[in-house]
Amino acid sequence: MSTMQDVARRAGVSVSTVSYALSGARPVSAPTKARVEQAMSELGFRPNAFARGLASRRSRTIALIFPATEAGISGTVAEFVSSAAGTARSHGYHLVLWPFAAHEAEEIRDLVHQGMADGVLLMEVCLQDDRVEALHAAGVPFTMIGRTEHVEGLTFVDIDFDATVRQAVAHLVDLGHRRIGFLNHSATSHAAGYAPTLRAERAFGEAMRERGLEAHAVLCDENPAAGRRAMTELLERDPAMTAVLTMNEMATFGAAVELQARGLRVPADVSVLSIATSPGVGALSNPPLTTMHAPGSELGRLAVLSLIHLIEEPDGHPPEPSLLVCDLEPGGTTAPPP
Amino acid sequence: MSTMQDVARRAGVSVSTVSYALSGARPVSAPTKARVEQAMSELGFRPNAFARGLASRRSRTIALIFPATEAGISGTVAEFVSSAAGTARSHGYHLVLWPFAAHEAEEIRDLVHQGMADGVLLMEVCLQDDRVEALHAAGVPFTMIGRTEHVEGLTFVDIDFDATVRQAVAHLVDLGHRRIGFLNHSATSHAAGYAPTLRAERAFGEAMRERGLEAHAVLCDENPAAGRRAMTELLERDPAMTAVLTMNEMATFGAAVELQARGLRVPADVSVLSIATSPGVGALSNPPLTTMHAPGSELGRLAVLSLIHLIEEPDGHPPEPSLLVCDLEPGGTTAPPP
DNA sequence: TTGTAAGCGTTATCAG
DNA sequence: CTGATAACGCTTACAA
Repeated sequence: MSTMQDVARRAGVSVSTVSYALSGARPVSAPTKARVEQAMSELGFRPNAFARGLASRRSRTIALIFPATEAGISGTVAEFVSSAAGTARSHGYHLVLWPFAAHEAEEIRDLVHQGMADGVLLMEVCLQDDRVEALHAAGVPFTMIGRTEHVEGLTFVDIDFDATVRQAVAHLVDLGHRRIGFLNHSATSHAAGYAPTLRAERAFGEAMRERGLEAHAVLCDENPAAGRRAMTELLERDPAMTAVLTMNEMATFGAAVELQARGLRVPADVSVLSIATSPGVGALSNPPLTTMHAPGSELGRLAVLSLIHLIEEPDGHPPEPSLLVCDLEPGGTTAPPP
Repeated sequence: MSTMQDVARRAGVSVSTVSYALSGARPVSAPTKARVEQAMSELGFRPNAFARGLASRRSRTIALIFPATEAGISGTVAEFVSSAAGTARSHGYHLVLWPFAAHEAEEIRDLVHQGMADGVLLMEVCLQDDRVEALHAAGVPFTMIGRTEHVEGLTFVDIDFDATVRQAVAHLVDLGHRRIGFLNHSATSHAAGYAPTLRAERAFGEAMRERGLEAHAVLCDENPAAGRRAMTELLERDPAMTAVLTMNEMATFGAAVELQARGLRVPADVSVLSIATSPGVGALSNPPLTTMHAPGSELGRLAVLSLIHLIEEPDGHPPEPSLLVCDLEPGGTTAPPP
């Protein structure tokens, strides 16, 4: 591996000129620059990332804190990761994945202080989140994916659960439904203060109440068997229910099975609308699910852009938060009630 | 942020002693070590990763090259990533994700030469793979997830497609099936020389031929609609088919729909067995799919361990390759033929 | 427009 | 067992 020394020698200039030719931080005459570039390409020069990081005190790396669960990564998260990594790279950053449990805030701060990352993307944010406090207090630049209850002075990108749920309810009500159930994420996530669970629950209650409709909502673990049970519970709460809104991919399939087992046809007897859904999931059922697709890619892109802004203009005004609505992807599981 | 200088001063020792107390690379007396550790914790000292990397010429980082597609990340890959990141961390390494298209071998080599990673995990390996040649030629330590046609001198972990397909065929034949179809990955992947597609095809042909059975195999894009068409094609090739082996998650659901549409019951009329399947996917259908689960977590762990071996003992004998068989997870879609 | 040189915070090689 | 000190390869004032 050749160093800047080698390049400088070969181009007949000083190391600093090579450095400036590379970074553009001060003007370099065209002919000099050409000689330097020629020397660089002849030698196959690659600036050493550590030397650069040590001298500039910047790593050009962004860390994505993702929940270290055994459950794997949902399609939406995968989209997010892929898009974030691509965006980061196109802006000269690397994206590191740090698998951390929810409570390891100090570890995160330490790694940033070691210089391993210039900033952090924080996933799976809860309404009250220790990590947010810790990172904020430590002065670490970070963007939340999701958001805490109070967001003053914080940067985030998130799904607009309020608008998404409202649109979903509107879609069903427009079709003529009046008796609608909501199948949410798990009680565990609810108890942990996981923001999407709480926000969606709240939004569903409000949207229904505003229309003078009763809101039947149940929590449900993220698997099909739990989905069957939850569907049973919903039908016990209102046997005349004609539509179910779900925000729980795995459980949705179980709910469909339960409907089928009871001789209820989808969508002729009961409509199913799945919100905040990963790409491709709708196509897995027959008829294909009507879904509202979570904007994972867009969130990834926007999260990285705002974090880079935070890193590069620490004194500029903070980036605008982004709230994205899931968009309706028509499928075959919503129809007017019988 | 405090530095080793600060720690040394506070403990009344030299920087080198602090360094050795930390690394254990040379003996340090117990009392000295205690003083150093005390000073470190009092100051909240975190060794700077860049200074360390620059001086030691090691990054303690592993890069995972993953295919930059829009399709997202399958459950198996997610499992792999999560497990690899965890294993890496528990051995003092970081796991970086580098999204690269299949042809960008030079970029990968450059990044490694910049010092961004000590070694590389290469996913989605093809039978003939330029990246493998390039990395090998450049002397970059790497472990393949999957393997090329020739693997002499290379390190890999992979699914044992041969044994997995054989076990799958055996399972069906033991149930009494004689007319079995195989629904493989896409023609695109086949043309690209994607190893699992080719190996599974070959293994299926051999397993059937050995039993004197006819092997009907079709390629199929990774979506349910293509799955329906592929199922149609299989039934045209052999209308009396009683079992289908699939290695294409999305398409499997389409195939099931097509069977249903033709009035064929699963498993009473036709059995379905899905191999190399992501966790949780089986539960999405009703009855739940009988699957052979891809060992994503285990592959991630083994891949990281062998790469670390390669990095840390460059002259030791190369790590044993691992070939793992997918294990059968009984579901409700295989039964004796009618 | 270019060159000089002082760091950046470790590791590792000398001595002692 | 411990201490000095020269790298490591780059960035960035400060000079010219």
